Amino acid sequence: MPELPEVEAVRRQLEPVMVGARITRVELRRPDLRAPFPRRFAQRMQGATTLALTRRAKYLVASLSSGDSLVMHLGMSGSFRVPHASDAGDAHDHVVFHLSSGVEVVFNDPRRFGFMDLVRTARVDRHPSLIGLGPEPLSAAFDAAALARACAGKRTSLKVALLDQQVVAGLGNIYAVEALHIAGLSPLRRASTIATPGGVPREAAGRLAAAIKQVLDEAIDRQTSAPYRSDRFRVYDRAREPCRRPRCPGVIRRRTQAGRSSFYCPVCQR
DNA sequence: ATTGAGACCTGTCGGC
DNA sequence: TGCCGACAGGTCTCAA
Repeated sequence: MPELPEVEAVRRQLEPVMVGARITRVELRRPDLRAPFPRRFAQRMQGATTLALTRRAKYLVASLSSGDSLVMHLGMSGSFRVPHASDAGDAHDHVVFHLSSGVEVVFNDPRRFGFMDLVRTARVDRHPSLIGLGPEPLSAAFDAAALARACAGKRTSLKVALLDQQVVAGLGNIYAVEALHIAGLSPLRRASTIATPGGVPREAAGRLAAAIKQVLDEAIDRQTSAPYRSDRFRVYDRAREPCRRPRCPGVIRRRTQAGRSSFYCPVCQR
């Protein structure tokens, strides 16, 4: 489920519930997710108040009054919910945060590709999962120049480059493919072609950077207004269907790149 | 240094 | 109905 827009939606949903509330108890239903929980994970959070809930790329970070920060990732199938009294629970509810407000926050993750770690807040920026991340795509730091610099000299495809979290942090398979369609760029094209050999942006870099911002902005907006729409994607999962660009006669193709499915229009994406 | 392939897990869907 | 393979929105590790 989660790329940057979905993680941001989770953050907005949890923020009013968690921030300001004290964690009375943390219940671990199993010893690990993708990795084992750190030593004394639950005990270290007990009694602490959540001061802030922020997002970096696809990671959520809860900073606690104890001086620790909880770093979380949803993997492929992770989700949070605030159960009501009638909630029956689920076999994949792995972590339950009991809050002083009486509310519970439950982390559910069938595939267990998610993870949680607890580190000193002063060192959270140096967390191994966060340290290598590239620019936030919606920040001013991410523009044509930054994208071109990151792609210059790259021999991989544009699509694979966009999935590289060092190039831009937070894009996943769906929005990478969507942004390329908006920009009219083929996912198969060599990443280095959007920059000069010196790393100066060509025109395509500007289009792509703008398309990335657009597709993420739209998706974040949609999370709050109309999360479920059958036509929410331009190309993703639309193989053999007509291209949605006005007057484009193309038909969407599917191809595997680096083990992930790409979808693109061979007519209007070059 | 980059890059691709495989691994990690469970669930769902389409075809037979 | 059941079984089987293919696939799923992510990231890490390992070997070329």
